[in-house]
Amino acid sequence: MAKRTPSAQELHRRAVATYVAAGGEESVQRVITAVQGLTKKLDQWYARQLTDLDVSSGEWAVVTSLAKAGEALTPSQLAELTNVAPSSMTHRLDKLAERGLVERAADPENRTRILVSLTEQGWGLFSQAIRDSDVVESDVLQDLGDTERAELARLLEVVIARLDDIDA
Amino acid sequence: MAKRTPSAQELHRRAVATYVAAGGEESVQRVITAVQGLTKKLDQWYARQLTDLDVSSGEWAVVTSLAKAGEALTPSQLAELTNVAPSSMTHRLDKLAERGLVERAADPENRTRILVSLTEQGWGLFSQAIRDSDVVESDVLQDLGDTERAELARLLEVVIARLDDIDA
DNA sequence: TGCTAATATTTCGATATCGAATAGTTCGTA
DNA sequence: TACGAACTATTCGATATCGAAATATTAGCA
Repeated sequence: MAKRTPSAQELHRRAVATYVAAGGEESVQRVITAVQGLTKKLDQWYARQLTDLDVSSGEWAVVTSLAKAGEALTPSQLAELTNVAPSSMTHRLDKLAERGLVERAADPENRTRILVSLTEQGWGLFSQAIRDSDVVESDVLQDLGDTERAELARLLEVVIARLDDIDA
Repeated sequence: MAKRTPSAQELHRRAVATYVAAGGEESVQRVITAVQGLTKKLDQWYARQLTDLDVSSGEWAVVTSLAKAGEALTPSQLAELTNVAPSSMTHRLDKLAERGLVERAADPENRTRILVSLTEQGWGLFSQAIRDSDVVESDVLQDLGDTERAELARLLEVVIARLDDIDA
């Protein structure tokens, strides 16, 4: 390539400038853009790790959703949580079930529903991937001390707490 | 549904607990999980706004990448920036060009390359969408004062600056 | 120069995703 | 109870994406 890929920092700086020029507020764009840039980079790393485990990022989203929920979920709930059309979940679950990572069971209380849960093997995959990714995530935050990390977490959690009140 | 959808705050709390239980470090997971939860929610809102403009999120990613770059980019660069396979970019650009949002031109310096740029109409779409989304983004940060926003931005930018040094 | 490796885009077949339509079940209420 | 509306998962046809192969050009180097 004629010009080498710009650094993440440079990309961030340019993005903020572009959004501000387009009419966005700077104090807002600095935060939102940074959050998105960080997520994009993390996603690229996760994608590589998941390739090693032979799991697509969509399949991984299903596994983590079930792990985080701590209980069985319906295909519709999983579709909502993973930002995918309900009809797409059918095939995804077929593949995951075929590999023995999740299992489907009839909901005894409502015969239109199906309850999906992680198998023991599914939990194993989850734990493995989390341990792998925690290494990278720790590296990402290495420049922040304990106090700064806590402050960053606190500020983000204030924002999170507001999310449900916004209609959009 | 039997149980209503949990709040974003509750989802965050559970996610952190799950990751910590699986072997992640709490100070790391509080930050990373919050960042990802915020992005997911923002993505859901953007998806709705983009539907109104009849643009897919993948197409939008191409438009913003070109806007932020401030110069023409090759299909490969766009594929890298938007986390998609290079071969997929061909069809995306076909559709965007057909709609008059981008245009392809031969690179005079290298005949294997193609330079993609935003048309005037593409810029118009970009500005419109940014103005729309800035409204939502401002709402998201409404609970943070000017000082807190600046501190949040600063901490995130420290993290961003580190990204390129990590091999992963 | 001439040759090999690397780069860049596109084509191609297989797979994943989408939106609409379908079939079955449950809920609200007259 | 009976009936229509709402919900749930799936199927289906169209489209988007992927990875590998094909094509073309450039870069490195003997």
